[in-house]
Amino acid sequence: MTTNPDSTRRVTMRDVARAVDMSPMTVSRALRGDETVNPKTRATIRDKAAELGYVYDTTAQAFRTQKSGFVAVTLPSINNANFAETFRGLTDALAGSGLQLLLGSTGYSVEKEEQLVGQLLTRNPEALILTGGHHTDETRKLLGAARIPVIEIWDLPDAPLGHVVGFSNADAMADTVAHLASKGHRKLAFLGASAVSDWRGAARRDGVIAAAAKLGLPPVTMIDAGQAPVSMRDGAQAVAAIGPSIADFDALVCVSDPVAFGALNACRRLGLDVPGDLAITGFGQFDVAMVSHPRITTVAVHANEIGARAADVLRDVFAGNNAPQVIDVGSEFQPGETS
Amino acid sequence: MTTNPDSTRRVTMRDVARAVDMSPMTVSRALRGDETVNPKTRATIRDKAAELGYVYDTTAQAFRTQKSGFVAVTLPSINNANFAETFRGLTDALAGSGLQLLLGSTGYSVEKEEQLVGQLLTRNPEALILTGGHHTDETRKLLGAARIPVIEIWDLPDAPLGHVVGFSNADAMADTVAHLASKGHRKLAFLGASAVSDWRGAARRDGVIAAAAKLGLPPVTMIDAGQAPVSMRDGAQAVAAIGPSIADFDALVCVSDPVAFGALNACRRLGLDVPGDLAITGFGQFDVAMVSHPRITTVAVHANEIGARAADVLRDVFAGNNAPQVIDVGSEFQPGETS
DNA sequence: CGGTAACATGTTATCGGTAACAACAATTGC
DNA sequence: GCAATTGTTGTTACCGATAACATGTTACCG
Repeated sequence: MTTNPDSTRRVTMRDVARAVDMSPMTVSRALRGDETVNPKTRATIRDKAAELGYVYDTTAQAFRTQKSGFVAVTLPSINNANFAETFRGLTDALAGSGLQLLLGSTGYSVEKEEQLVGQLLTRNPEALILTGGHHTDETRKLLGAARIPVIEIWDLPDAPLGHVVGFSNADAMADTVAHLASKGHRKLAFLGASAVSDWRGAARRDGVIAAAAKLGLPPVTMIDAGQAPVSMRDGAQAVAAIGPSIADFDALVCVSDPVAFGALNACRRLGLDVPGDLAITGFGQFDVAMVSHPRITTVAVHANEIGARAADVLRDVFAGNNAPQVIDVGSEFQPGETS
Repeated sequence: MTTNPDSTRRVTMRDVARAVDMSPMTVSRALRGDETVNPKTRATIRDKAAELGYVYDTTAQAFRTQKSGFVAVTLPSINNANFAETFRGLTDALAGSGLQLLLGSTGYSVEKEEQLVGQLLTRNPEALILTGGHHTDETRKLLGAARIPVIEIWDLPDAPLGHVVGFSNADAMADTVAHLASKGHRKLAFLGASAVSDWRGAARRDGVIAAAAKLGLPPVTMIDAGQAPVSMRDGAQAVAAIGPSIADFDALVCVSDPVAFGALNACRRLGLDVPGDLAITGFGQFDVAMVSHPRITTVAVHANEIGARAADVLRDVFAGNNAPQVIDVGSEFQPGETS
C-alpha cells in the first residue's frame, strides 16, 4: 500500500505521473489514447492509473478545453412516450461520440423553457436541442448570443432559430379529417388542451379546423380537456362530464392517443359503441393505440427518428459539414378500428 | 457599442469587472447574491453583466470549487411512466437547490450500468442515485471509491451501497395473490420478462411464487414475455401466441400494468371475458390501468414519492444531518375490475 | 476624539487538465 | 557518417471563477 500524503485529496494525473516517473502531459496523452505515446508506456500508465483508483476529471477537461461535452435538450415532459423515445433516439445516436445529454423539462411552458435555457447555457453546452418552435423573446436573445448550434424538433417553425427536425402537426391532421369525411362523418369535435401552452396541440387543432373547412364540413366543436399535458384521465373525464350526448357528434378527434384512449374507455363505460355511435381518432401512434381493442385510428410519428436525425445534424455541424437546415420527417395516417 | 478586443472570446467576470471598474471578486460576489456587496454596487454590476451579455460559467465554478452541482441518476429506461415520474419527483424536489440532474439509462443491464457509472463519475457528481439494487462488482468498487452519497431506489437491496428509498417488490405481490386466492382462483400464471435482466420483475415473480406456495396454491406457471423491458405489445403477443387456452388458468398475474393491458386486450380479441374467463392483474398503477374499462387490478407504487424522498435524503446528507438509511415507501394493492 | 466594530472591496493563489511549442533520441537516407 | 526525419516525452502557460486572507472606509461608542 503506497503512502498517501493526504488521504482525502483526489487522485490526479500528477499523482499518476509521479508514480510512473513521467510528466503529467504524457499521462494525459496516454489516458486519452494518443497514438504518439509508446504503447508500452501507455500500458504502464493505464495500469498505474487503475491501481491508484484514478478517475478522469471531465470537469477540468471541459474547463481547459472550453468544450463541455454536453448537448442540452429540453423536452416539454419526459413522462411522454414519444418525447422519451426521441430522447432515446438522441442518446443512442450520440453514444460513443463522447457527448453527454443534459436534460431539462419545460412543463409545456415557454417561461419555464426560458429559465431552463438560461440555466443550461451556464454549463457551456456545445449544442442545444429544443422541443417546439415557440419561445419567448428572451429565449431567442439568449440563443442568439450563445453562438452554438440550435436544433428545434417536433415542429416546423415559421422562424427557425437554427436547424429543424420535425414535421407539420397541422398537415398531419388533414389525412385524419379526410378519412373521417370519407366515412361520412360530418359533425366533428376536437378534444385537446385548453390553454395556449401546448403549441403542438394547438397546431393539430388548427389543422383539424382548416381541413374540416376545406372539405365543407360544419364548424368543429372544441372540447376542453384541461391544461397541458392532457392525459388519459383528462380524456376520460372530459367525455364522462359530457355524458351520452357525446354521441351527438359523428367523430371525436383527439389531440393524442392517450386522450383518445381515455375517451374511448369513457365511451365504453357510457355504453356507447365505438365506432358505431362515435368515431374516435388519436395522434402519435402510442403503444396504447396499437394494443387497444379496438385499435385506435392514429397518426404515426417518427419520434425515435427525430432524435436520430437531430444527432446526425449535430455530427455534421461539428464536423464542419453543412447540414440540412430543415428536415421534415413526416408522419403517416394509420387507420384503426375506432373510425 | 463598446469596443471588443476579440469578438469571438467569451465575456468573463473580468470583462464585467473592467466595465464597472471593480475587481472580479466583487463581481463574483454580486452575481451570486452575496449580501456583503453593497446593494447599489450589486445592481450596477448586474445591469452591466446583462448589458454585456455575460453568461455565468458553471464549469469554471465547478472546477474551482470542486463541486459540480450535479446529481447523477441512472434509470433502466426513461420510457416508462413510473421511472419518468420518479425522475420528475426528483427534479421538482431538487429545483431551487442549485443541483442539476445528470441522467443516464441502463437499458436494464448491469453491464451498461457499470459503464454509465464510470462515465458519470468523471463529471464529479455530488451524489449518485441508482435504480435497483443489483450491480456488478466493478460498479460497487467504483462507488466505494467515489466517496459520495449513493442512493438506491425502487428496491430494498440485501446489501445496500448507501441509502435506500424503495419498497419490497416481492411483498407487494403477496396481497395480489391473497386477493386472487380469496376469489377462488387457484391456477395462477405469471407473465413477465424472461431474462434475469429485470431484477425488479424477477423479485415480483418470486413474490408471486412464494405467496402462492404459502397459500397452498398449485405451482405458478411462468409465461415468457421476452426481454426486458416488456411492453404492452409483448403482453398482447404472449397471450395471442397461447390462444384461448390461456383461459385454462384462473388468473394471469402480470409483471406490470402495460403487460396486463396487453394481455387484457389480447384476451378480448380472443373473445374471452375478463374476469369471467380469466382474472388479470398488473403492477404499478399506470394510468392505463386506471382508465381502462375494465379497470385493471394493480398495485399502487409511489413513484413520485420515491424521487421526492430521495431528494430529502440528499438534502439531509448535504446539510450534514444524518438521513434514514432505508426508507420503505411501501405499495398498496388496488382491486380493479379484472379480478 | 481615539479606538473598535461593521461594512465593503481588493489581492493572491489555485482547482486539474491540455494546447502549443520545445527538446531529445532513434532511425532513415544518401 | 551526418543531415533530415520520425518517434517520444517534457515545459510552460492558461482556461474562469472563488476561498482565504488582507485592506481600506465609515459608523458608532463612551
